[in-house]
Formats: sequence, structure tokens, C-alpha cells
Amino acid sequence: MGKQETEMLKGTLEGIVLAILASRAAYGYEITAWLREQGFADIAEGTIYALLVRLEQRDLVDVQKVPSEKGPPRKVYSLNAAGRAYLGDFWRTWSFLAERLEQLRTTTITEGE
Amino acid sequence: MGKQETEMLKGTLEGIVLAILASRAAYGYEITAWLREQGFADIAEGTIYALLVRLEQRDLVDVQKVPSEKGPPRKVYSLNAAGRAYLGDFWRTWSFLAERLEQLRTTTITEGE
DNA sequence: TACCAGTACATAGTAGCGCTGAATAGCGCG
DNA sequence: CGCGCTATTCAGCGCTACTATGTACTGGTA
Repeated sequence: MGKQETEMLKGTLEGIVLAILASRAAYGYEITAWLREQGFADIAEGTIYALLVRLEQRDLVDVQKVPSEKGPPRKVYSLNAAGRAYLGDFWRTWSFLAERLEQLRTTTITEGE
Repeated sequence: MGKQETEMLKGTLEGIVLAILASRAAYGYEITAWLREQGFADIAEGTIYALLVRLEQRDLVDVQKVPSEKGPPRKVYSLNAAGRAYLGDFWRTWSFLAERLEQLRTTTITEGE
């Protein structure tokens, strides 16, 4: 959709994916499909794969190749200890930001349009 | 501070500044100082000025030069109609994102550390 | 056989945003 | 005069998400 959403996703999309992986192991294609179901209609496939590669390079996730009945083998990602700690940081940062914004919204109620 | 906060601010900082300008006209230095008080300790000054320039170029704000008793003249920004509409879009996008994240947090309570 | 849709991953190139670091400028104070 | 505070500006960098494309494997169908 808009540029606003794209920019706002920077930083948060990583946390979203980490949160998903915290609840269960998953692979790229699956994550993309799930996000689309949740209303993130236009998150590009390539974005998720690139993100997962970054997570792997930073050793926040464990990876396991699993053969698939259809198509090439899946790369199943799961959160490791470092990833869980990093996710904790993410939630703290997010909470801080969300609180400030909620406060701003209630004090400046100018819902345009 | 961390890289996480920096990335998360992308897109949201713009909305924050718009929200501030919705409640009252302000100039760059003032906004920076206010943000620091609110806990955004390490938002660089240059960042705010660059952001204000972008807002001006996109015609979301009105600008007025006001002489200052100390230092060079201030550029006082205020939100115009387009800016208020854009701020409305921002809040909608933010709400969507915040809802998804809140849902994710409650279903995957893995507060690390 | 030939073709296509669906699954699954990968990557080169682009654009946008915030940060770093520095420069410029005006005013008041010791 | 030199220092500190106010106030703005700018070049260059790093990071993330998007676009667009390509690869690879399976099953259905004409």
C-alpha cells in the first residue's frame, strides 16, 4: 500500500518475524503467506527471504533443511537463545515507542479526513 | 541508542513530528528538545531538520520565519490541511500495525532476558 | 510430449530514512 | 576576544523494504 506502511515496517517487520518464530519454527514461504492472511497484503516475498538471511547471519536463528513434497527443500527457521534475548529487546523498544505514540494521539486528537 | 530503535523510528518519527505540529506550531530546535524530554534521548538534531525540510517540500506544513532574541531566525512550522489529512493516514497505519503487534505479543509471550 | 500453475528460495538494483560529523551564524557573558 | 548556547544546514553512510527477475521441483492437463 502506501509509502507510510513501508517505512513504518522498517525495524518492526524483523520483530514480527522473530515473534512468529518464537511461537513455532517456520520457513519463508509459510511466513509470507501467514503475513498476507494477517492483512499485510503487500509484503514482498523477497523481503522475507532477505530478512531471514540477515537473521541467520547474525546468529539469531537456527536453520534446518527439510525436504518438501512440492518444490525445493524448505529452510525451516527457529529462534535460538540469542534470538529470544533480541526479541525481548525488541518488545521493550516497541513498548516505549507505542506508549509515547499513544500519549501523543490522545493529547492531539486531530484524526484528519 | 540501539539499532533497533533507529530502524523502528523510520516512518514513525515523521508521524510523531506531524502530531506535535498538529497541537501547536514549532521550530526544529524546539522539537528536538521536546523529544529529548520525552525520552527520545538520542535523536540527532540533523534528523529533525532534514525531516522538516521533507515535510515542507511535500507541502504538508506551512513555514514562517520568526526572528529570535538568541541566534539566527527560527523557522516556525505549522500543519496545513494536507498535513492533517496525512496525519490521519498515519494514525490509521499505525493503529493497524500496533494491533497486529499487540496480538502477536499476547500470543507469543516470550519476553527474553 | 509440451505447457502451465503452484511451491519454495535467491538476488541484483533502487529508493527512502535516520545517523554521523561538521560547518555556519547570531547573541550574551566573563 | 573566546566560550557557550541557540538555530539551521549539508554531505556521506548504513540499513531496510520493494521491484523484478531467475532458479528449481512437482503435478495436472491437453
